[in-house]
Amino acid sequence: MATAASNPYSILTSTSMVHPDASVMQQGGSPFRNHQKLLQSDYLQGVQSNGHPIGHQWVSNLAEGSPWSASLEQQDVKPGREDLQLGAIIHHRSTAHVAHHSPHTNHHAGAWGTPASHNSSSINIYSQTGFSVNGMHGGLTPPPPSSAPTQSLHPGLRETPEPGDLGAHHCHDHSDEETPTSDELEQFAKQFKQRRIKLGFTQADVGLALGTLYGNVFSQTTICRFEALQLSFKNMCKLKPLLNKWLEEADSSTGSPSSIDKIAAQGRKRKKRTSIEVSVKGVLETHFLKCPKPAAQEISSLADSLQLEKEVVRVWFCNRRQKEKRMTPPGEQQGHEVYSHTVNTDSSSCRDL
DNA sequence: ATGCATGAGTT
DNA sequence: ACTCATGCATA
Repeated sequence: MATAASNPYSILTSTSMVHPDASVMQQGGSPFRNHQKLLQSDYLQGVQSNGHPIGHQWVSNLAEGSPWSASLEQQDVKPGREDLQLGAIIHHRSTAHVAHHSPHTNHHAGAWGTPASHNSSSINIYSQTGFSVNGMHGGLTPPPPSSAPTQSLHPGLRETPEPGDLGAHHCHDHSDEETPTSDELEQFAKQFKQRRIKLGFTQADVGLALGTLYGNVFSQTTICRFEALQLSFKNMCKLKPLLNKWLEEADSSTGSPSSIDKIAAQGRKRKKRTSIEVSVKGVLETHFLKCPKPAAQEISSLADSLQLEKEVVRVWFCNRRQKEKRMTPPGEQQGHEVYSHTVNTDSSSCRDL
């Protein structure tokens, strides 16, 4: 574990950014063949606006060592530098209206459908983070596109297991993105990737462009996951309209020098990524199959026996669970089939170890 | 392309 | 303490 705790983040008003032009290799062939038409009824939780929560720093310990000491918490530090974050303006142009209604018929019961019944009723997207008010975006900022009438509002999907529901009531406002089906998303993602590559953009470029164009910046990771359908259904639905717009923009203006501005990166101290050994992962995996939702105490003992911090184990389980909920379930990555899906949805039956 | 991490919002 | 959306750092 080469824990080189080095985080050279400059929080200063550096308008420049580190563009880790990681060579994003985009292989041109990603057969999305699988798809579990999932639809989680418990969607719609809180669509958080993607703002970059700024203002939190990890205690910087120059030396390595786990800042996560299981028995101590440190949280002083904080060099004299206050957060000199730019005034964050939050535009709220959210039109909170929900249109729940599930136009598609692809629910699938079974695997990881997790039929829960929650529902909420407010979607609020599009609110963005800080832009320097005083700092006019140097003119790169594309004119606030009024071209788009009413931003697409993705209806929060919600399972409406109502049998006799025929188009009787349709209090939908009007034309706008309907909730796409899994197939459509798959289709779109595929097409998106292809176009993107053809136009010569990297995933990172797109993520950045979305920021300068619509105020929502995304990372290469997110774009990548979108293309690979590794996001939750809901998440996919949310991103689609945005990426769709970018696509239109992109290929309509072939050759226009789109310079990308960058809003300073916030300084954020992250805990060094701990790499779990494969053998250990195996153990965790085994436990997960037995009980995807271990109680706090089980986590403790497990962590203890594995020589890992409890927090690490807890997070591992969280991430593992999330993975299970993606559109592209773990295991069946485009390549080979997998037939061992023992998704234990039962979380109340795992106690005693 | 992914693994571990963070944080807001829920439960 | 969990879920979800996201992303830094890394393989």
